[in-house]
Amino acid sequence: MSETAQAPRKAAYHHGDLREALIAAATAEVEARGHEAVSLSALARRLGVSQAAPYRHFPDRNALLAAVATQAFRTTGEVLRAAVGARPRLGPLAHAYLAYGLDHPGLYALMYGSRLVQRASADDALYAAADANFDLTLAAVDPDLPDLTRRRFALKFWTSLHGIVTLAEQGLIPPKIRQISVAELVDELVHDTELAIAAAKRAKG
Amino acid sequence: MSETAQAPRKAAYHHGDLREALIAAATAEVEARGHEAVSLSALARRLGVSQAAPYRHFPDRNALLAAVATQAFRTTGEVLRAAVGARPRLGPLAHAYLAYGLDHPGLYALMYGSRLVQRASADDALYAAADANFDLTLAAVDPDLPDLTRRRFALKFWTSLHGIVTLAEQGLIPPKIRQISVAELVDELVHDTELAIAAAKRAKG
DNA sequence: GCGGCAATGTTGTAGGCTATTACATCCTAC
DNA sequence: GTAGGATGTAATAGCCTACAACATTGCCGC
Repeated sequence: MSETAQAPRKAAYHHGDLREALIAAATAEVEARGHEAVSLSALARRLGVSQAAPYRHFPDRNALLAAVATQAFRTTGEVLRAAVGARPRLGPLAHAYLAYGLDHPGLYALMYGSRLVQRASADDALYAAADANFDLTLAAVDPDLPDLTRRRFALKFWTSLHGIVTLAEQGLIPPKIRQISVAELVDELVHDTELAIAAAKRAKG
Repeated sequence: MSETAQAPRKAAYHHGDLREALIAAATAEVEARGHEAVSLSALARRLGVSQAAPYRHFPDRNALLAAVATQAFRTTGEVLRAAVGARPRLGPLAHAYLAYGLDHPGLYALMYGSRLVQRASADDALYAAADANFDLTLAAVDPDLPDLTRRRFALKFWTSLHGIVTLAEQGLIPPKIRQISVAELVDELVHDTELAIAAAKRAKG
């Protein structure tokens, strides 16, 4: 009993598992047209249930989007972990992050662009899922550094990477400089960060 | 005649200048509740005109938001120029940028978070206004550097700064590291960038 | 095995929003 | 001083969220 993970076959009432179906359909819509385009009515129609049915599983539209975001944060973590293996390094992590972000602009915008996380004081799962991924970056920074220094480097690295991803996604890397590819930009970020870390180690270590 | 700037008294038809009034009211709403909350109906009510009136001045809701964003890009530019003076340096520019972003989260999200700019292939004014502000960052990077190197530094600097602003705004700087203030983070970014520029100058100059 | 409860789903509806169409009014140019 | 374009209104279609009242169905205790 209680087979830890793998709890999908929760029950098969009228629909089957409307809750999960809604999350899946909403995720698809977010990827295809962005989170602003998600409509509970349209999802209900597509799934062959009445327009009120979704409200049996989510108190409102934002709650469904929060569930989509929570899952997206977890998926992102899994993808990154798979890409960097047991002993993460900044380069592979950064390029995997960039690739994932550019491949999933809708989900990325939902996670970091909508103010869902900010508003979801109630939703611990969402917040935890969002926070957990920072540990990956942390793991990719030299563990010999003093703890605070290490966190500082990880934070600087992640915020910069995030800036690159969001601006690239929106086509806002200024035209005058498009000759520099986004991947190249990430390479430089990795290089600069590694240099700075090496310098910090020499100074303190 | 044609008193260059200061062209508000365009005409006083029925309302007075509904177009500008709409932009102003929409800007206020964006600042107060975010661009998702802007409703043409509500704005019309607040301004005492019929719900159809706004459509005489903007083809649709997005067009109004684009006008708000265009103006916001210009205002941002003015604020930054005023803060850094004739000969901009990275530090003051970065802190002014951070302060403006944190003070105007709604407008910042409209400018860089909504996909308005991306979609507005037609709206040259919006695109130009968005692009123009990059020149400020460029001006703050040592002009002795080769042109491409200079642009590269400016771009790296700006994307990083943007990442810090957006994540800070959403409360997404991970809790485990909140002890590091956002301003301090910007200081480090400035410092690192200046060091890297100095190194580049030694190597090439 | 069965009765009742809780979970799930439906119908109907109130109210808000975008956007369009047909009509009204008003300024401006000629 | 009048024609026409610019601006505003009324009415409406169609979509959406969210709620309430009612219907169905699976499960749990007995």
